Order: sequence, then structure tokens, then C-alpha cells
Amino acid sequence: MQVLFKDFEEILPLTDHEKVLIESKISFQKIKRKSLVLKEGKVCKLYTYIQSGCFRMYGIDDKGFSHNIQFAAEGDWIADIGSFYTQTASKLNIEAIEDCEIYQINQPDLYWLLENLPKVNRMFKVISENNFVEIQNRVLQNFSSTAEQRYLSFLEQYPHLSSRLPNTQIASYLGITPEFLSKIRKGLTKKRL
Amino acid sequence: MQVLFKDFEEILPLTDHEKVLIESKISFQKIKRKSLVLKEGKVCKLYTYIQSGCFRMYGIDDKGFSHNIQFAAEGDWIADIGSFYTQTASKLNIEAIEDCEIYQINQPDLYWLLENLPKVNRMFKVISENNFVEIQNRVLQNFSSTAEQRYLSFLEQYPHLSSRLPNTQIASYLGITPEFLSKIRKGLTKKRL
DNA sequence: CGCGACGTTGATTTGCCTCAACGATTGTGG
DNA sequence: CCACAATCGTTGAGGCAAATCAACGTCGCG
Repeated sequence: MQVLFKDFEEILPLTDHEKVLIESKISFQKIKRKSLVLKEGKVCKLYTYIQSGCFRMYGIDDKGFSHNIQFAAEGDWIADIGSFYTQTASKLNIEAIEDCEIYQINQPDLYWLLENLPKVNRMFKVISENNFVEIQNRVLQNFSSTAEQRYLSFLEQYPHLSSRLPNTQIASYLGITPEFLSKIRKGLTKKRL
Repeated sequence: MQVLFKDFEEILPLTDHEKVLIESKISFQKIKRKSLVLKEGKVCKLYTYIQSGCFRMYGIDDKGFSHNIQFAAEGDWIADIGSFYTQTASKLNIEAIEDCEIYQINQPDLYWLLENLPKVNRMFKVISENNFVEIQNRVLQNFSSTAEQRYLSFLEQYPHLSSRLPNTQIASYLGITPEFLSKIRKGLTKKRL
């Protein structure tokens, strides 16, 4: 639990009372690589905080190919917002890419915290906004730059992820095939000589 | 002002007192086709409700090409969320595509309403969530379908817009050139015979 | 050990872009 | 009210970015 509070308190210090309340609503889990915290077709019941490890959220298209729309690692929160807030079936999956330690909270408990702890409310407001801005930038970037440029800015923006993720996952996030990412990488090492 | 309340009350009926409070914070404007309610580099100070007319929100890339990331018409709210909530400079523009009648509210006044009128709070929560889901679906769709499929689902999803917008604007939203959209349309009319 | 995920490479194909040209429509100033 | 410019939609030729398909070597793991 300590790590969660540490992250939190970098932005907003908490009283002991607040910590007790939060602890009472949140549950700790360890989960294995390749297991799912959300499966498409189900309602996203839990909002997940990642203490250690790393997840990907992805959708599967008509042809059966999966496309990563988001990664999340230590210190991040992840859920299918649409499904979580409206409690309707999700079209997305959230899968652990590594063994993970996580905290989870369900919708009623989170709503209770949001209403009763203004700091939690502010925290989640910021999280949502950042999420929104990030995905909006993705739309723009996908329109205006080549796969190589997108790959480079991915490396810049997520250095802690790029070294840990298999290239197939990165390719899926960039919206290209693994083969083509491999060719991009080859081109880049050439340029660096 | 009536239209705003009509939309609102389809979801949540308002008391007279609530209406008076909202009216006191919101201001009416008429604006001409091609004028901007947000210019990149500026902070997005106002959240805009559209009573009549239609807007596009777009970014401009390094090469000077603009890319539509969202349309908004009668009954919609529009703002650059990131800029509005954090009051930092926006990278986006919001332009009237037609002559428009709008209501606008600034950040402090909106915050006041969000805190004091639970119904307004719920309303904006729903608006934000829908917005988020919509843009998330765009990312997925752009990865998994051809321009033709995206065009078709645009026609389905926004029939009231597709008939009003010049094809150049639609092409920009789909992330393709107007020339190529023209070729798609030609292909489609052939198929329909 | 053997199997499955991963990364790489090459040959070929394709979806979409670029550039250039043209007619139709709109709108605007003189 | 007309003339001219600007915007829009369309078409065609050629080019490029990225996909597809197939093959192969490596590595970690049960």
C-alpha cells in the first residue's frame, strides 16, 4: 500500500484518516503474466492501480487481429472508462504483460471516495484529463506522421516501457506490423552509424 | 436559451431556480462561418454549447496541413478539454463551419455550477465519458479498417453531418486526402448499381 | 529436448498520396 | 448584376509507405 500513497502524496498529502478510508475500499492482488483483469464482453467492474508490472489494453478486430490502445505500468491507473462508468459490456481486454502487483477498487467504492474525499476526486479528475489528452494526441499524430516518427516519439515518451516490451506489442500500439517495425529499426541503426 | 434547456431536460428536468442560476452564468453569441472560437496558442477559456450550426476542431501539423479531430453540431458541447481544464495553451483550433448560435461559459463559472448543481455535474460527466469513448473508438477503428470502411461508418454514425459538410472536411476527419475520398465515393456508387 | 513466441529479411502487392489538370459552384467586390 | 477569385469535387498518371506472405535463426521455457 505504501507505494500507492507515495505516488498520491507527491501531488496531494493525505491525513491518516484519509488513508484509512482509502485502504478500507481498496484490495491488493498479485496477478500472473498473460492473465486478464478485463475480458471483452464483460463489464469493467474494477479500476486498477499498478504497483509493479505492466499491462496492455487492446481491442480485437473482425479479422481477429488485436490492437493495443494503451499501456500502463507502475504508478498508472487503468480501466475501460466507458465500461466502468456506465457499467455496460466492454469491447476491450486488459492483460498483464508481466507479473504484476496491483490495487483494485470497484465502482460504488470509488464513487464513495470521489464524493467524500475531495483529494481523491481531484486526483481522478487529473488522471482522466491526462488520459484524454494522451489519446487525443494519438489521433492527431497518427494522421500527421510516418510510422518511423511515431516510433521515435514513442521511445521518447515511454522510455521505461520501450525497453521492457516485446516489439510485437509496440508495433501493435503504433498500428503497424512487427515486420515493418523491424525494418524501421534496421533503418534507424543504419542512420546512427 | 430554450433549446439548451430542452436538450438538458430530456435527461434531467430542472427547477426554475436551477435554470436561473445556469442562465446567469451562460452567455449567448452569434458567430459567423469561418470564425474561430479557439485559436491555437491561446488558452481555451470557454466551453461552447451549440444551439445551431456546426464546428470543427482541428490541429495543424509541421507541414501546415490541418487534421479534423472532431465535429460538433446542434446539441453538442465543444472545447479543447486539456486546455480548458488546465488553463494552458491549446494546440487546437475550433472553427465555425456554418453561421452558428452558441452559448458559452467560462471555467470558473462552469466549476461553480459543477459544484453547486449536481445535475450539471452529472450532465458534464456523461458528456466527458461519451467524448472519451468516441475518441477511443476512433483510435481502434483507424488501426483496423480501410478508409472506405471508415467512411461508411462515418456516414452511419453522423448522417446529420455527412450531408452538410464539404467532402474536404470529411476527408480531413477520416485522415485521407480529398482526392482519395472522391475515388472511394466513385467506387461506392458503382457498387450500388 | 522440442515447442512456441519473437525478431529479422526478402519479394511482391496494395492502399493511399502527390501532382497536375479541369469543370462546376459559390461568393464577393466593383 | 456581372466578373473574377476562391473553393470544391473529380479524374488520371505515377510513386511511396506499409501490408502480406513465406522463410529462417534465436531464445526461453515446460
